[in-house]
Amino acid sequence: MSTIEIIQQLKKNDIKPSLQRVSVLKYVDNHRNHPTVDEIYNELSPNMPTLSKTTVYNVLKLLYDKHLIQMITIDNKQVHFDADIKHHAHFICKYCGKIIDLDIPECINNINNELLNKNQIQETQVYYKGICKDCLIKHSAKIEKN
Amino acid sequence: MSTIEIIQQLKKNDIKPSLQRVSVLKYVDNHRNHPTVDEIYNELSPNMPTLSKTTVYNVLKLLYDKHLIQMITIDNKQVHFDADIKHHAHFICKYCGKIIDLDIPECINNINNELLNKNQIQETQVYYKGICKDCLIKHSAKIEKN
DNA sequence: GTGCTTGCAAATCGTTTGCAATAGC
DNA sequence: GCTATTGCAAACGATTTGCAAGCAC
Repeated sequence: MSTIEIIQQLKKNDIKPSLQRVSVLKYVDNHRNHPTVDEIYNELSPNMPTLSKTTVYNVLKLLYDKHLIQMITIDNKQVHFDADIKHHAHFICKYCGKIIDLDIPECINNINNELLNKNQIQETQVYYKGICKDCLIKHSAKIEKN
Repeated sequence: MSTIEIIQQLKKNDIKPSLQRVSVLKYVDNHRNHPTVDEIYNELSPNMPTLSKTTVYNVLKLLYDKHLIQMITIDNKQVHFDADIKHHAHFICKYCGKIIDLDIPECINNINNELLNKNQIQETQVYYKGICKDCLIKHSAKIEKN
């Protein structure tokens, strides 16, 4: 999305389009590789010397609360973000940490479960963990051992 | 499971049944409320004064690596564990943090996705986030605002 | 006695918090 | 000027690491 569209997107969701907010959302929107706070901060920082990591945290939380981005907690080291908010699953490689998108099975929202009862679902995350094809080749010896 | 069965379970998976390992697995097996490292440590500690939290971490990692327990990362504050290793989904309440089990839709493993390619899935986690029925009542005013 | 296991203390590091400085209407 | 936003520095807290002591065969 262009800067103009990012600003419109923010306004539509009652978020004042400050320079920092526009920059963060634009970065996440243009980089669909599930960036982390650090990656976003490190990329934006050179062009915005006064930007603080706290602000990146604040903006991301705001965008998440307003449902403009997804928060991906597949990696227990750090949180990843995704501007693609349509339902889809994520696969993480246990070796290299790379996260890739997968289509989500349609049925995932068919929860006719008496346990769900009156509990209200707001968000669904599907995570697959395993070994990506590159690491399967590279680490085949080590993996055999397990 | 009884202590005897826990020991058999460990042996079957080539894990020496030390007192610490038996205690941790037994605790997780008998408490299906998705305990955290801290909960496990705090519960076992009184009866095992020399037990260290490091050991609890070590044992849980070992049990996870040997597929005796699930590691649940639905909560980005701390990791939860589950001795129920059959596929099922988890729901977490954003207000009280309670985690409940849900049946997993059968289809979740039907991933005929060209993106999956040659990547190897070892583990599947389905997480639902929302508001549990108790909190829906308690916090209805606050929730309305959003 | 050799190798595996345990446990203490310290370090690490992602994230949060308190609060002062700043910007926008 | 008042409120929302930003940003620095410090705190926090879950997890990891280094290493020495203990245990088992």
